[in-house]
Amino acid sequence: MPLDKAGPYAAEDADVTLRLAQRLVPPLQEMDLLVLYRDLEMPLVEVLAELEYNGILVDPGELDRQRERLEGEIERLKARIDDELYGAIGRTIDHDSPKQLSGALFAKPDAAEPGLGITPIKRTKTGYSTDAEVLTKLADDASVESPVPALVLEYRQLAKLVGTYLGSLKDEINPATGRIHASFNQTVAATGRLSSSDPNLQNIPIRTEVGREIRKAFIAPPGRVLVSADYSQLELRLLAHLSRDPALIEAFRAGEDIHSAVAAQIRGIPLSEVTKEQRSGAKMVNFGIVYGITAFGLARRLGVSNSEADEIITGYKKRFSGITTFLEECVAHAREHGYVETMCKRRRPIPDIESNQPNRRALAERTAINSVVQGSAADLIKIAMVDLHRRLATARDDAYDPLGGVLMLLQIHDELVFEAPQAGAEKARDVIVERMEAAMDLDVPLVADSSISQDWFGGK
DNA sequence: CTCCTCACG
DNA sequence: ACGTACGTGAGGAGA
Repeated sequence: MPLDKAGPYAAEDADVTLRLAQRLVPPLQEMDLLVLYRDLEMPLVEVLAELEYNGILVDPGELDRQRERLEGEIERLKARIDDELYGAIGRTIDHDSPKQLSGALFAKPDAAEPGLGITPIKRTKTGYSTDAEVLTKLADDASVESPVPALVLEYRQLAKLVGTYLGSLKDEINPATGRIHASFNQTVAATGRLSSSDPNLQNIPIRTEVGREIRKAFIAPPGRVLVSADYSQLELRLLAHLSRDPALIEAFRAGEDIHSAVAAQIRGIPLSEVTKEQRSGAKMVNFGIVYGITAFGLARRLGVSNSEADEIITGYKKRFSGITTFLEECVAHAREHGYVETMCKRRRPIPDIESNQPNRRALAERTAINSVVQGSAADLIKIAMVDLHRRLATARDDAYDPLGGVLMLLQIHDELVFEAPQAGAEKARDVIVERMEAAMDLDVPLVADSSISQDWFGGK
């Protein structure tokens, strides 16, 4: 039986895509209508309609069990926060109100609404910030006696998991299919990335242990498995290709760990002598380069001074002079044309590149850099998606085709998740990886890592 | 509705 | 002199 949204909406989306594409309204552009690849033509919107139609199977019992466990923890944390605050300032607060927390932490003890009198660390538009960075600093600061910052950090983490995921996802399960059929939007992100909504399946937790557990609720039906494949260092490989920087290209060709290789280069030491800390610093630099690095931003993340961060950046730019030239070219292109372009000619207007306000112009310059790299990565995985979708359609009912019975379920920017018959999963995985790695012919190898598992947790 | 916060790549 | 690493979506408070 057809799903409410997948049937009629698919045709409507295609029509909207066509009309918008003809007017070339950013962020939707010509390449979104037809992704041209070798002899193949396919509107990406058909692939997305397929993803939305397929959906991913979710175990509501698993969500419930995890929710109940965390709700117990949450109640205990709330009670401890209440106790601590009542003892220290004689009042309690709404645990979900940043404004009230700000008062409780930063107001003077003798104020009408008394607070702990802690010295604020950073401001928001409307007051003092209580975000995770601030609370972590307060929790680590020996001169702050109160356990409240640490408790709120823990409370916020669990409340986020219950509120946004464990409590809400169950309501998104379609009763007819037992699956969540999220939307994958083609016309939202300015860089050309997809986005996901209702619910967003591109931000399911993975970075913390307790959060990652949630992925155990995303499962394959009996006799089937989830196959996940993700590009290794996609944006940095594209940076190497686009910039033609010899050192970065050579590091990728040699199959080196790229963060360690960059650490060795900036410090002029052998790869074997790179420490964990040096690698992690280089990783921050690599991220920073793709985002449009600033000394301030790097300093904040590395916990070093502005001038030390500046020296690191200078060293990087000297060792990787091809990258430096490329970054300058991105900015120059934006100045000359008012927009930048990805590998597949997707344009993003950069109007603020001419701004007289230094901070706006600086943001425009970082945007120019990031849009080329992030947008080209989006181009690349879209090509892989169209290619794979065609193969899946051809193979659909062919039991002898490795992709027979395989469904594409999710795209998470550099990762694709499929559902496949358990029996042929390894062969299906091999074809998927092979096609993803062949999406574009770059000056560096394109590598996709993969996993096969009963649920989305078991993977990476 | 805006703001803040926080989940992901 | 100025505020800062890019791109998203969602939930709760507060207005």
